[in-house]
Amino acid sequence: MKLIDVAQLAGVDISTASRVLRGESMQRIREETRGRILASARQLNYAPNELARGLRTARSKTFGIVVPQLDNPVFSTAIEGAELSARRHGYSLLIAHRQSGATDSVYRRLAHGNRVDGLLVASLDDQALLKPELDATNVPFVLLNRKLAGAAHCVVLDSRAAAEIAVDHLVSLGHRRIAHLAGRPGGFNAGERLAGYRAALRRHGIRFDARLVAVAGYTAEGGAAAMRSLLPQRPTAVLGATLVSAAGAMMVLHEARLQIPADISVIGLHDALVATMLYPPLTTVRMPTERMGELATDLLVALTGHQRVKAVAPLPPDGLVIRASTGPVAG
Amino acid sequence: MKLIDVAQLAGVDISTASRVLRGESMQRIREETRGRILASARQLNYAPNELARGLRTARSKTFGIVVPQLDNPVFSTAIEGAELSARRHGYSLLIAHRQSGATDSVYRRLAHGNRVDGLLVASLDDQALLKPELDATNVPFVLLNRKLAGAAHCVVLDSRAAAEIAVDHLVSLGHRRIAHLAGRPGGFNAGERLAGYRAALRRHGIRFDARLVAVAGYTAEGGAAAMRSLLPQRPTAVLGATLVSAAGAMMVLHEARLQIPADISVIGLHDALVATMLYPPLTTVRMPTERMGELATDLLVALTGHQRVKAVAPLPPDGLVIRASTGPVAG
DNA sequence: CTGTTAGCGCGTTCAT
DNA sequence: ATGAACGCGCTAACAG
Repeated sequence: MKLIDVAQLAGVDISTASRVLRGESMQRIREETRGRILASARQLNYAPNELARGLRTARSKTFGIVVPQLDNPVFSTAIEGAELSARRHGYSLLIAHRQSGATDSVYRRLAHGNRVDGLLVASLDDQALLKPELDATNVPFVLLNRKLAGAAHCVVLDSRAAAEIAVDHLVSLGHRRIAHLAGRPGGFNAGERLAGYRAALRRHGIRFDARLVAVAGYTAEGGAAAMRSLLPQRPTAVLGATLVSAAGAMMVLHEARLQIPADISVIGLHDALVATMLYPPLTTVRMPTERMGELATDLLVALTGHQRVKAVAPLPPDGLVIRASTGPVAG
Repeated sequence: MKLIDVAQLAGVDISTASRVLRGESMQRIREETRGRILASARQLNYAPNELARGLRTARSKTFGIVVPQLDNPVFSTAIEGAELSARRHGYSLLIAHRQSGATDSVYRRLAHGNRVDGLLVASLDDQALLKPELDATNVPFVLLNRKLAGAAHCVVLDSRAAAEIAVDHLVSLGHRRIAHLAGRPGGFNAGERLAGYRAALRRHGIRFDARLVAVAGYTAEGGAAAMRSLLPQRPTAVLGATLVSAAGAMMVLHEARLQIPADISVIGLHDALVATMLYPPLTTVRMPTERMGELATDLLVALTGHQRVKAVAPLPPDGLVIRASTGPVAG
């Protein structure tokens, strides 16, 4: 069913039908005709051809979203948020995950041919490479949880605050020898988390001890190795930069026959289903990842409309989710 | 840059340019003009406007994919596979996740307005409701890991075989009192897994004992509760229908101070990152979920081209991933 | 308040 | 082997 069918059934011109169906210039159409057109449209189960509309208006009403991996709760919930906002604004979401070793850029492929009006980008890549690639697409873009030098718009989580909340919680339980499983050195979020850890320690009058920090990266094995290297320092609590590193640490603690949390407390950043699957269930700091996707999309809509947009501040954590992996310090 | 720009630069008509750029009727264009057009296109960095092309050909070259949840490795890897195949066939992927309580159907929203040429559907909903909803979209569709009565095309994993492989492994380790944490009764996959469990027992001459089966559903709490109810039966091994139920069971075993696998072995179906995060790392049967997404998309491409397609057989498991949660029976 | 008209960029006859 | 012309379905000037 197309516009002309609706128009014929209602006995009007297709331009009139177009106007009322778009809900534009409400005042300039007689209420009676308006009702007739709406009724015809409903009767015929009319839906505008989005391709024709897009061709005419030069706006596809779809955004592309690029994520490095799908099986990561941070990205998957961000996508859910993005989809929510997109739907609210009448946009669809084209998805792509970054394949390593692609000859042409994902961004190029997605943005070419007027398929998308904008791009949501969550990349783990080197930022230096990213900027020119994205600029080449000629569509506005918003970065998810990454900072990018230049005028790029970003929506980021306040990882620093999250680390502080985690340390505060541990300190409130009496811990003072708190180890940190850090992320990739030089990474934006890893740096923020380390900074938050240090800031919180300082605030509580605890001296920073570099021997209590080990790089764990983003795998369970990395977390395990880091934890093993930290054991001789006898920390009473551990802050994992991610859930995987915290989980890896817990394996080592179990192997060492240490009781969690009786002998040592564990806390991780970000909350996800897997936190409830660990033994004991992991205390975490929940982050508004879905809201991040939502806000990024709102921002992109504004950019697409050439509105003036203000930078959005880092999103504060949703708060502590206390489970069984943290408890009072022994002694 | 549009077709007319390329044509002008090459000094030919736009129809000629269109022909060579689509790579159609190779024989009927002089090699020299052909080269000129290709060169011009490259020089201008030309990409066809997909909206115009779609309008003209009445095919958007995009598929919609609907999943109930994104933060589930089964679906997220299926999406990755689907994207792979889609890209290979020149298609894009529009994503939607099922929101509960939506007024209009996701399928309708996605399929309306010629936005997609077909639908990939992974639904947890009642199958009875699903069929008419999907038929109303008037686009071909393929179901992911679900059977649907009627002529619908489905790509499913062989869950029954997976359960058999798991039981075979446990039996080979000497286990005979094998408990099963089952899925939702009546569910397609839950039924298959239970059937595989029973078939394998029978094959090994082990009598089926209904007291060793408990419904765990699809949460860690459910798995924990089921395991707790099973403990009095003193199983030496447990087969979880999913990773979450296996994880829930492991929590209960830890609380009961049982050693895994010394006192009791645990195995789960499906493999994912989380299996490596548990303590001890979980032995699983790996399933080809990515391949499932790929095949489903291949099938959809064929359907879109009105090709005759044959039903695809259930996808056999990728095999056993032996980790530390299974071991020889005590004794 | 409503109808007429002219494209958006492309693919596709039909001519030549 | 190539060009001219039409229309996919819709929106947006401009008329009236």
